[in-house]
Amino acid sequence: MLEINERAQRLLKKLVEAYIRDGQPVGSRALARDSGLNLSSATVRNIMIDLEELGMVMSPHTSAGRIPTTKGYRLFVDALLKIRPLQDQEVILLKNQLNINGKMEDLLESASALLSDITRMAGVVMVPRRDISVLRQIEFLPLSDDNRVLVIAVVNEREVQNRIITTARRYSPAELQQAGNYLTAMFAGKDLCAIRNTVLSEMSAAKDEINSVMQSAITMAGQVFSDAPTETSYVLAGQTNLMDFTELSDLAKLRQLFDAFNKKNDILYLLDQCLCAESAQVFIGAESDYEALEECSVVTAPYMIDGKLVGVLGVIGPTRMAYDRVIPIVDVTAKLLSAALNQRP
Amino acid sequence: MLEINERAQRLLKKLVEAYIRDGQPVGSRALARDSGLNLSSATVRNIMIDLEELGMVMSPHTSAGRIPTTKGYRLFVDALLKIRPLQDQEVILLKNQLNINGKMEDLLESASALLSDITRMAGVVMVPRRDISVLRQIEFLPLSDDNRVLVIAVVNEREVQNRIITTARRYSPAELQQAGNYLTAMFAGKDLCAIRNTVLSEMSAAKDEINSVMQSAITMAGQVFSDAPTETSYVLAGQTNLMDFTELSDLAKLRQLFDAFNKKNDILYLLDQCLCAESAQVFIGAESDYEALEECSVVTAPYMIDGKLVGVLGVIGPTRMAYDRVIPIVDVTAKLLSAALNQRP
DNA sequence: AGCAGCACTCTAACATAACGAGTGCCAAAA
DNA sequence: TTTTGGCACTCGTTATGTTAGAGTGCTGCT
Repeated sequence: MLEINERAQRLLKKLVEAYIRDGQPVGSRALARDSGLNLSSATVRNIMIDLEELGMVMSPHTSAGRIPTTKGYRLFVDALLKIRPLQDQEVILLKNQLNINGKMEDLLESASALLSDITRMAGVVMVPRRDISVLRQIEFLPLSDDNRVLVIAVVNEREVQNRIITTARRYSPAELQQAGNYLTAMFAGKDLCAIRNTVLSEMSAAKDEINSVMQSAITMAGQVFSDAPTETSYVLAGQTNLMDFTELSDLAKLRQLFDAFNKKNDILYLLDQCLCAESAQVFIGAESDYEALEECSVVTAPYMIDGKLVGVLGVIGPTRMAYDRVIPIVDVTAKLLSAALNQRP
Repeated sequence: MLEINERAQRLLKKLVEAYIRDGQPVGSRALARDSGLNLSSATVRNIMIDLEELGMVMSPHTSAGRIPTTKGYRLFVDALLKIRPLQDQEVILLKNQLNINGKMEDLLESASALLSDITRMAGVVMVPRRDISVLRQIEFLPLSDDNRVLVIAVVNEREVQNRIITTARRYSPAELQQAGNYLTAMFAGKDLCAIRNTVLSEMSAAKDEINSVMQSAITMAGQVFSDAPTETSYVLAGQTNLMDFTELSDLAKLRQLFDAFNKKNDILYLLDQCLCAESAQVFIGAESDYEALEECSVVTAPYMIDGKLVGVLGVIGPTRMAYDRVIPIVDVTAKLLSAALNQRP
């Protein structure tokens, strides 16, 4: 008897849809009426008991209707949900709202804002992973005062990273330029992680084989790439949208959630996990194992640069969200962002 | 009769202190007991009526005690409050928590976190005003591909700004270096605002008087400084701390406040106003005329670079805050930040 | 298996009452 | 004139009861 047959699935689907729509426990009568199956409420009740034993639904108290559990949502999303792809028209609308021009950071922010605006939930866009960044060019620039040198690294065509290092002695502009050329020739096209390893081994080995300027160059590169922070982060938008949902109206819960947004590492870890999947993914409620996300679902999709998955974007909202709408939106936004990142200015 | 004599002031002081301590309307009996003046509750009641007519206090409903109004807080802060300066020991504690090393942005974040941690409210640090920034050095760097040039401007010894511009034709590295030297010689030591104006007039006038590279340099500088965003912004920390205060437990109000934090411009405008004052300043409740800040007070103090006021930091919390503690904390933190910013690394 | 019917449970909404803190005001005391 | 004790009154809080309605679980009939 305890199987989820066609009929039970259909009822579960209707139940989840109704709950997502109205936000209130769904009773057997309403369900029987709307199911399309010609069943009486009593029969529906019997099926509900089965579904409850299977852990798909629960009732908040004796004389209330049923609401889906995490497991119920999971089945719904994986098997029952029919996502309707966006209309071309809607895609164009999204496209227009994405700020293509300008720096990468602006682009990410724009994508995040787009997600949050259109879903009325929180949008999140992970900054592309650094260890997949490719060095294009590196330059050393003398600063007017003492032994400080400004190092500029151009990465991925778009990004510029700079930092100031202090050197052992003062270098002439010519020396610095030579060092820059040397390193650029040596490392251009490689990813920063590989460079770091090469530089470190290079430094310990064969100290005296190369001439002094090159040696200095290596040493300086060591300073640049060694403790380089793994600055993976994300851009968040519309977190205040979450304050409008009644299921998050508990201030303590809400604070926990916002603190998680600020601390970043938990959310980041979650996003990082989504980086391997090729398409949209959904985390429902407590599945993510973070207390702060207990009442929330996260819908993510990865985006690409040069054909490689380098980041993830998504939407965070209450478990009770319109998955059929949100999933395609996230999916399309990821594709749009990929397109924007790959087109050279 | 309607004057605020010594005695009335003392009572108001006690009332505000009690309300800040307990967060509940203060009744005449308690006030009479704690005032130190040997008065009956009836007398206190009469005085309260006077204070109410003067707009210093109000009662939330008929049979409740009195709470201070904005005007009452104002008098309290301006005339009645005795701020006790921090102990040397406490100052050292603060100093140790400030992250002196690292980039300026880290320093500002550290100061903001410090403020929010120690006051358990929201800390805010304005990024130094750009128009007071002084150019040290400017360099042009060729990028490997087409006609794009990377411009690096070193500002205020610490900061590095960079942007990529697209040029009309391709320049050789030598040309670019020459252009950089020319502009550095011309503008080093001037503030960015002045530079912008000079460049713009220079561009329109005397197009043909100078040689072509210099002319190009001017044109490029025009690109760099023209639409340069007035990127005044701030670093916020601990906004979730505000969720613990019962007076902000109304979700709609809280959302308004958080939205204001995100939009930034209102808060920024407020902070900007504080830039002229030399020492700590307090905005109480609706004084700032922003609906979102209705229930909040803002305590600010300016900080300096090279003896000039360039930014403001502060604390945002509920109107009912321990001003005697917060004001000196903000004051000292501003001084510590000034010191950290001025000491050359 | 499916269904009607019924007793039961629980919540939400509303009414009612008791309590207590605190006020406003007045007349008496200082 | 100022201060004070006293007293009636107001209002929010809390506890308690009542009712209506929605929904369930179960039983026995088809």
